[in-house]
Amino acid sequence: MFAVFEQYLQSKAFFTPAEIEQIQAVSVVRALRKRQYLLQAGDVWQANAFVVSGCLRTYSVDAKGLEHIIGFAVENWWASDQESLLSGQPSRYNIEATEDSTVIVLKNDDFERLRREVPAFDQVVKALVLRSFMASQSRVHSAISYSAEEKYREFLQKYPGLAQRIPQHMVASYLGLTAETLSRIRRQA
Amino acid sequence: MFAVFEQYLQSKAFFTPAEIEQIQAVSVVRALRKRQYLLQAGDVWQANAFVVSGCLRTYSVDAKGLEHIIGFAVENWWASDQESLLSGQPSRYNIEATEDSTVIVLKNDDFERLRREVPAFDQVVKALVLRSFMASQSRVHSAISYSAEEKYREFLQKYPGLAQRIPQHMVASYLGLTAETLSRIRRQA
DNA sequence: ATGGATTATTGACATAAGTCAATGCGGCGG
DNA sequence: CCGCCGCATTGACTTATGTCAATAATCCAT
Repeated sequence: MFAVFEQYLQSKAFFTPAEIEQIQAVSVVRALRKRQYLLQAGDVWQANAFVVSGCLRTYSVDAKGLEHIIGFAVENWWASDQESLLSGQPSRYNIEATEDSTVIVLKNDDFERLRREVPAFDQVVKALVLRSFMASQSRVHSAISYSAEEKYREFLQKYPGLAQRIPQHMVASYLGLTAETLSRIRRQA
Repeated sequence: MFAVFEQYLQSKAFFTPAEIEQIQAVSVVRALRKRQYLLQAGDVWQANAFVVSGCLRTYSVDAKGLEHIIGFAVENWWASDQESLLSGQPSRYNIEATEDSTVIVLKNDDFERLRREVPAFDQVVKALVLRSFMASQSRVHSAISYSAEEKYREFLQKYPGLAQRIPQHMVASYLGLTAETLSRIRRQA
């Protein structure tokens, strides 16, 4: 399990065996069954999770009980709630496995220490955060500029294969649509 | 002009006089008149801009000629296009002053060197990027979860005063609405 | 001051997307 | 193996938002 994480890290920067060991020492491998929570709204989140296998979704539930998915994380992605992490406030999001998954959890204290003590780790995280920000901005752009159909097309193109392993209604929720609307879009397209 | 930037930096981390000098050495102060571009779509963007005074907007123009504002930047904010910066591709966005403004431009080469050589600078940027990412995620959440009216209310609350110094139709564009819709929302609310 | 641009508002109408309800399919768990 | 639950689809209808066009109000710049 950890080997996958190590390989991910080595593909991004050079780590010495000692550094890898230091990272492994604070890595907690966790198995999640489909529908199991990694984080529940209301809890304070103080960690970062690397997805070894499977898929997670991060979503909120609004006053009407509707779910809104703000992100998916498949193999080699990260899942986290920066909002709760930075603010120390209880999270408004849930993070849940959409299929049986394995993640590596790094508590924030350990994570920050690694950033300080392992330059290559800091470098990887720096790049990660920047790319995440860029991706998020791009999603804002789509959300405010595109029609439902355009958003769906972009999703398919941007995350090939993801639509195949996730229920349609979750894709709809990710795009800010209802399941019915997405179904109708797919019919004609 | 630079003093504002220095004050911003000092408020975020401790900088020695020598470090400040090093930063100042690569800082280019630039005045922008209302409607003047800092970046035009099609150009490659290789810098980061700190807003000393005034206000900038970053927006795209779609096939129908409609503008979509992905961000504003007022005093003590940053304006940039990470997408173009990271990819090296021509930008799809314009960055334009909405009022007479003064910015400090740091070319990306210099910016990255500062991150490497001035730890406090790196620290400030790290925090900035993380907060920007968080803010962007939060905006995604609003965009896919809220009604037009809820988005507008949140905007007013999140950026008090901003709606007063920017034309309504730009607020609408930022929220992904038409000017008419926003006007009608304001009437009843 | 005057005149053109920019901005905001309003009305009538069009359209995209949501809501509600029903149906059917298919897989998972007892 | 059966039954239920989750998932997708469809239809009829509602609602939110967009579109187009006209009118003011305001702001600059000549």
